[in-house]
Amino acid sequence: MAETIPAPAAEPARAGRRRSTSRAALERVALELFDRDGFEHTTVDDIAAAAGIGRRTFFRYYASKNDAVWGEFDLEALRARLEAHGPQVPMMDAIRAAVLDFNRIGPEEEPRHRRRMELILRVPALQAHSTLKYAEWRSVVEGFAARRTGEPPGSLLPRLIGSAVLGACIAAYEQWLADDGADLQELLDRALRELAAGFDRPDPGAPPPPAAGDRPRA
Amino acid sequence: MAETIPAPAAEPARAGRRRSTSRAALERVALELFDRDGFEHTTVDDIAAAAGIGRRTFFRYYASKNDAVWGEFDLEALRARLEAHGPQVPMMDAIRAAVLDFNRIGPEEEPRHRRRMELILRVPALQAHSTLKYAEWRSVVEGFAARRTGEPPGSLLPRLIGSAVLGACIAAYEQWLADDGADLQELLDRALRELAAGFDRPDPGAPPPPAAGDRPRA
DNA sequence: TACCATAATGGCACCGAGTGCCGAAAGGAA
DNA sequence: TTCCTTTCGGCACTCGGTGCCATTATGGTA
Repeated sequence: MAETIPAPAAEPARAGRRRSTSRAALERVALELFDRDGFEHTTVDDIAAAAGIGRRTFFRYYASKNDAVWGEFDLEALRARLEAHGPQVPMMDAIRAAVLDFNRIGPEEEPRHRRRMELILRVPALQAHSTLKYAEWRSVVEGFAARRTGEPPGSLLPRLIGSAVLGACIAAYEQWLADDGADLQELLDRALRELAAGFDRPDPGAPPPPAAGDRPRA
Repeated sequence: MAETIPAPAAEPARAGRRRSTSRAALERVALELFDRDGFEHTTVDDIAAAAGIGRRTFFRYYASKNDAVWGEFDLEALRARLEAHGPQVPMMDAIRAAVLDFNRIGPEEEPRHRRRMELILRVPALQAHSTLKYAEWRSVVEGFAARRTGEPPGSLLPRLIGSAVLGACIAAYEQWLADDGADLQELLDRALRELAAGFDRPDPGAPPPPAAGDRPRA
């Protein structure tokens, strides 16, 4: 999740009419309107008008109204971060480090990111759409897990790890949104550690397990 | 997931025009058309026409075209099954048993269930919509986990468990669909056991962990 | 049997997202 | 200028979904 594409990558100067706006600019306009009037009550016409473009043009920048909420993800970066650690680093540690890094956002970006994630996690239409947006994200994690576990990609364990890691991130984000002062990095870290350790822990006030480890506290 | 509502619960005989169809009948008609023509290429008009009702009436039975694919879930049953085991049964064992039980389907139901899940997991619009449909399902698991862990509902760990368990089920279902002969119960069982045990297992060919347990094999 | 309250039906008009088509605008290069 | 390329944006259309309301079917009651 997170990790917006850095730069427009300076174009060399092509022929033809110049683009009259940019995805980033449209996203800003859209988020402002969503914030002010709510996602459902903002029509694509509203956004286009506010951005000074035609409605038809909006759909050349974003495939749907939903998509305008998402920044662009640089999945290559996630993949690179996963592979950054050698095979001596345990799989879940590598995943945790990569995910934390991927979700690191500067303090000045935080308010916008918060609003964006509030929309994504609370507006039903966006909540639903997120499944599609995160499919690739999940498959990156899945691919890494496949390599590390030695299982073929597409088999149960890697898929499970991909799904579960995504679930953990969503749970962490939900917690983050619920508490204004919360630290996203810490929440992600906790969630992913819990996931790595497994949920087979004794209930409060139950007999101790056969092998005592150093499980993180809940 | 799964577990359709059993009976229409014999009505006492009220005044007024009788319903001209039923949710179940509409679902059958819709699934047939989706199967034949594909989900996107089937319009609500098509379904209504095939069912011999007006388009407007269709939306009185299902809130959306998407919803026609889902059977109705009896979440009360899931909740009951979770609580069926006493507190001496470990949390993840109780969850596993309840989920397996909830997803038990008779052999005659299997083909229909398979087609249904194929649609849900493969058609993008339905895949997206599923997030909303399973929100309540997840919150049932989350509530149980909250009680068992002693954490307040809505806090990180129970949420994480809800998300992760759902993720595990989805991974199992995907495997099930990918292989015609696969046994759903066994896949769910494996996925949930892996999840319970955690993913902090040694990579193939790495040094043994400090405490050797009886982790399930991958 | 006539009437009435009730509940479901379905047509109609409308909104908004998304798409195919195509001519017009804008800019670089010959 | 002329030509080529690219983007723009209007128009018309499809489809999902909703509010409104007259119509129809049904059971109960006078």
